[in-house]
Amino acid sequence: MAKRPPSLPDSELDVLKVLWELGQGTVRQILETLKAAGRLWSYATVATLLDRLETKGMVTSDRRELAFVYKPAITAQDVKQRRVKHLVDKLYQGDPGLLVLHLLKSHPLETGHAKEVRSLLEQMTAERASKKKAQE
Amino acid sequence: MAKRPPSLPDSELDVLKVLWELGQGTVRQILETLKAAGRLWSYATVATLLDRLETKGMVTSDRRELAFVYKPAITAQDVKQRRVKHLVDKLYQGDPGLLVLHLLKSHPLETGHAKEVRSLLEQMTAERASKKKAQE
DNA sequence: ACATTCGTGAGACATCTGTCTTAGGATACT
DNA sequence: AGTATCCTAAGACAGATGTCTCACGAATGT
Repeated sequence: MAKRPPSLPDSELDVLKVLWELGQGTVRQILETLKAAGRLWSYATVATLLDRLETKGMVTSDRRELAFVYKPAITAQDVKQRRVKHLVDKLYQGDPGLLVLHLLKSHPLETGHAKEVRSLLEQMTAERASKKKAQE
Repeated sequence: MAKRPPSLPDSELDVLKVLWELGQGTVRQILETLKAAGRLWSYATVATLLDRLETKGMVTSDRRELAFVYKPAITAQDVKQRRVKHLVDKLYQGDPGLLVLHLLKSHPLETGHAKEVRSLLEQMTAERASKKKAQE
């Protein structure tokens, strides 16, 4: 079995992102939001993209009103997960650690993030320690 | 002005990766390497991919021998840079720090990497401090 | 010299992406 | 009622991607 996960091209992702942001929306609302963000597409383009997304099961539509109301059917988390995994598999031997290192080397962290990273590290070390202890 | 960088689809990237690994290679050598890695393409497919890569200036070919010898014309670093930037722009508001956080939260680091990360962090803090001092 | 093998060149072709046009029904405006 | 407006349906269409077939010259084996 193992059906390959449906693809999610960048243009469709742009539409999906608006839906995540708004929670839901009609073609026109999405179109306007995108326009405000500098993405100037025709109404039909947005409609097509939504249609394709729905076919893939990534959004659902409520068709009771004249203008259909679309809602996201997958989360941003899911998409991030997928995209990151793909990148890591393709260019970092499947090892997320290598990507982390690459990122830290080329972009210094803001202070806030640095602090957060530090605490995550501590947490990891703690867990590792307790796991080891549990095994004895 | 502002020519968009040529695209680099996944299939072409697979070929390029072999070239980075081998340093250079003929169609057949690349084909064999890919086959060993489970990528079973026809000879023609690999040739086409190399051709497309050359058109985009991402590989060069030495045509003196019967079988052309191809070499990469861009580095893995470049490609990683591009792909990571795209991902960060698309899904992390252009802030690499957010991606780092995502990665650390979903995948604990191996011990070796953790150590390295810690030292990178220290280094960053040090630099920040010296910069601040310099400004006074 | 002849068949076999290996290589490139040219291009086919289905599918996916990005984008839009047009037709015709429903709604709203006057 | 007549017209302007908004919506979906249907599909067009060029360019990108993934993959391969075929033709034909060069090298090799016998």
